[in-house]
This record gives sequence, structure tokens and C-alpha cells, in this order.
Amino acid sequence: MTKAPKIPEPTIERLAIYARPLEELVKAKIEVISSEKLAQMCDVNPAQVRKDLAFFGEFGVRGVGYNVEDLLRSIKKILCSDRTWTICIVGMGNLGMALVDNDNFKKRNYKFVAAFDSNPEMIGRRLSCGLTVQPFDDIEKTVQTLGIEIGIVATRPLDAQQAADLLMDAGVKAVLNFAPTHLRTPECCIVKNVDFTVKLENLVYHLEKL
Amino acid sequence: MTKAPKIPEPTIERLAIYARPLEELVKAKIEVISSEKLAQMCDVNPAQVRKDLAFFGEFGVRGVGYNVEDLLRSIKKILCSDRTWTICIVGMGNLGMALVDNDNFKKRNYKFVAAFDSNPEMIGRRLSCGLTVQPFDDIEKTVQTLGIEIGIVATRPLDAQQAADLLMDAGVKAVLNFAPTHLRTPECCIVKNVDFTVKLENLVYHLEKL
DNA sequence: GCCTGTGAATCCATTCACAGCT
DNA sequence: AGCTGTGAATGGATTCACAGGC
Repeated sequence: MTKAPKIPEPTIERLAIYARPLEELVKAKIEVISSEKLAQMCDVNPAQVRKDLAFFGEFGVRGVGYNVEDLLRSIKKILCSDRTWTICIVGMGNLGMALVDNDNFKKRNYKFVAAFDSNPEMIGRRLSCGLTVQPFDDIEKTVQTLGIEIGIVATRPLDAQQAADLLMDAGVKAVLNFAPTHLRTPECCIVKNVDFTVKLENLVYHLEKL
Repeated sequence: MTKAPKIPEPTIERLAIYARPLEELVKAKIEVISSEKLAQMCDVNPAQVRKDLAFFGEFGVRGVGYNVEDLLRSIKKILCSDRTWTICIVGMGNLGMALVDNDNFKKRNYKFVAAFDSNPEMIGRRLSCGLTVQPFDDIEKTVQTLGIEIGIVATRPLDAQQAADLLMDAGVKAVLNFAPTHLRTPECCIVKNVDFTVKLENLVYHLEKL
């Protein structure tokens, strides 16, 4: 069926990164780009770019380079970001509020269709994006009726596990966790963490020795 | 002087991750923990935990385990997160606003002392945290007089490079970038990216094949 | 017995270097 | 000539497995 010579995780991450300058190049009407130039823009090795792409097919023309528009389309297809994804968010604190309004989600076709919080004061609030904050008890039904595919956890650390459990019990198979906690997850679900405190601590470590 | 057998990046990242359950354990008055248990809590291999720590010394007792409190203190010291760091933020959109108010920064001793935006409508606004939004033109002077050590970029993608350049020209050596763009940086500065769109695209890739 | 610290072995990812196409 | 695609070589990081100490 599909060839599956197991793709390295870093390759997947980088494909998303390659997509960004490509979008700019499309806007700028640049038609062709070499692995060398693209690598430069993303701060990676040119051979890396070629190898990453080669996992999925032959997208370039020898002696010429890659057609910008085709390459971008191909990458989006590989990453399955050529369609809209239905997502919800749990935890409507400062961060949660900022995320539902964030343009970067919209731009990449992620659509928030529900928002949840455990704080009674929050429940029932109408958000500027049009959604109304619902209680945790609604998670199961709402996820199922709206066919929500991805859940975003933006609660305080202590509530993160409960939030994730509710989402996954309701059938959500992928969770993006903004809480600085490690979430226990069943085999069948995927969790990725966005933890800026880890990144900061990393920064200061390097800052000190230089 | 200090032994410097070059520490792997992933090790640094993991140290920050180990610190978190350790903080909980301290609160729970647990005194000793084994690499096995700690590894479990962070979803890594026990040998990994031991090796990561061994880069920096011998923190454990054979046959017993690690003293929770001591280990946490040691890790904080290694990561230089045993002191307060002075930071500023550029870009006061939804995300920027959420970040200055975010508890996770405070909890880990990162102190916001300035906030900047390029939008005239924003400048002069008083934030709930007590800061007043300043124009880009103030970056250089403010960074220098307040001795700001780390800059956070939370602008729209198009403005991110300018924001970073202003910070680095002013003497900031470390930048945490929330904009989904690759920033060009001089050798002497460190940039880390927190890019949730990349993480999301990664999620959906895996979501599709399973 | 239990658990750490660590060389050796394995696994994975990156980079090199060149064959092959335009 | 220019640039991709890719096997081979290199460089890292993870895991194993056990010696050493409690």
C-alpha cells in the first residue's frame, strides 16, 4: 500500500517549517527554489531538506530545483493540513482566551467549535469569537455531536490531566497541551506539549555560559 | 576549570522536565525517589535519567535513590533557574497580553519589567500587571537602563524580525520567539521558538495515520 | 536485596559526496 | 554547468547490562 519506511519525527517537524517561507515565496511569485536557498531560510543543511522531501517522493527537478507552488501543495498534503480541522479548547484563562482569538490557528485552517472551563464564573460567557464557554460536563456530548478531532488543554497544571482525560474519553485522539505538566495518555492517543517554561529554562542555561 | 564534556541539548530540556514532578514531590513530603519512578513520571527511560544527571555530578545514593529536595535544588542550580530573570515582551496582541499575566512565568521567577508594541493605539496603555505599553523606539533605552536579559517576541509574523533585531541591538542575548517565523540571529545570541502551529501540524500528521 | 553510575552496544539522525538527470 | 536524489560515512543520543556501593 503506502510505502512506510518510518519517517523520523524531526522530518515531520521540519516539513511544517519549510512550508512557511514557501508561503511567502508563493506570494512573492517566485516559481522555483533550490534546496540550498530553502535550507538557508530555515537554518538547516541543504542535504537535510532534500532527504526530508525524498521520504515522500521526488518533488524536484535535477539541475533546476523545486517548483514552489507544487512543493507547498505537496507538503500540505503530506501533513494533512490541506483541510479544515475541528478543535476545541479546555481552560479559558488568559492563555485560553488568547488562543481562541489567535490568527495563526485560523490561517492554518484550525477551527475552534467549542470552549470549556471548570470555573462557574466563566461558564455561559460569550466570547468575541462567537463561542459560549461550557462546563466540563458538556465535553463528552459536545465532542461527539460536533465531531471534534483535536483538543487543546490550556488549564492550570493541576487540572490538565482531568481535562485531557475528559477529552480522550469523549473520543478525541490528539491533544495539544499548553500546561507545564506531563500528561499520562493511552496508547491510542497522541499528545504534544507546548511548554514555554521549559524553553525559557533552556535559554537561561545557555545564556549563563557565553 | 569546570568539566565541559559538552552536554546534549535534549539533556538540558529534560532537566527542566524532571524538575516539575520533583516540585510536586517536595510538596508531598516525599524524601527519596528512584530513577525508575522519576522516569515513569516523565515518560523516559530510567537509564536516561541517570545519564542526564551524571553529566553534572553524582546526585544519588546507590541502593537508595535521589534525595528529592537536594536533587531539585541541584537541577535548578544547573539550569540557573535559582534566581530571578528580568524579561520584557514585544507585541501586545492577545497572546502578548496573556503571557504577561501568565502565572507560569511568575512561578519560575521570570519577571516582566517592560512591554512594547508598535501599534499607536496600544502605546501608553496601562496593563493589569502594572506595566505601561511603550513604543518600539523605547526598546533600546529601556533594555539598557533596566538591564533586561531576555526578550519575548509575540508580534505578528511580519514584525517578528524587526522586534528581535531591536532587542538584540539593545543588548538582549536571548529571545523566546512565539511568532511562527524563523528569525535570523547573530552568533552571539540565542533564540528558541515556541511554535504551536508546527506542533499542531505534527499532531494532525500522526492523527491521520492511526 | 536495591539502586546508582557508566562503559559498550545499539539505534537514529545528520552530513558528505557523488551518480544521474536537465 | 546546475541541482536533485541517495548510498555511505559520520556523529549523537538512547538503551543495555553490569560493576560498584548501600
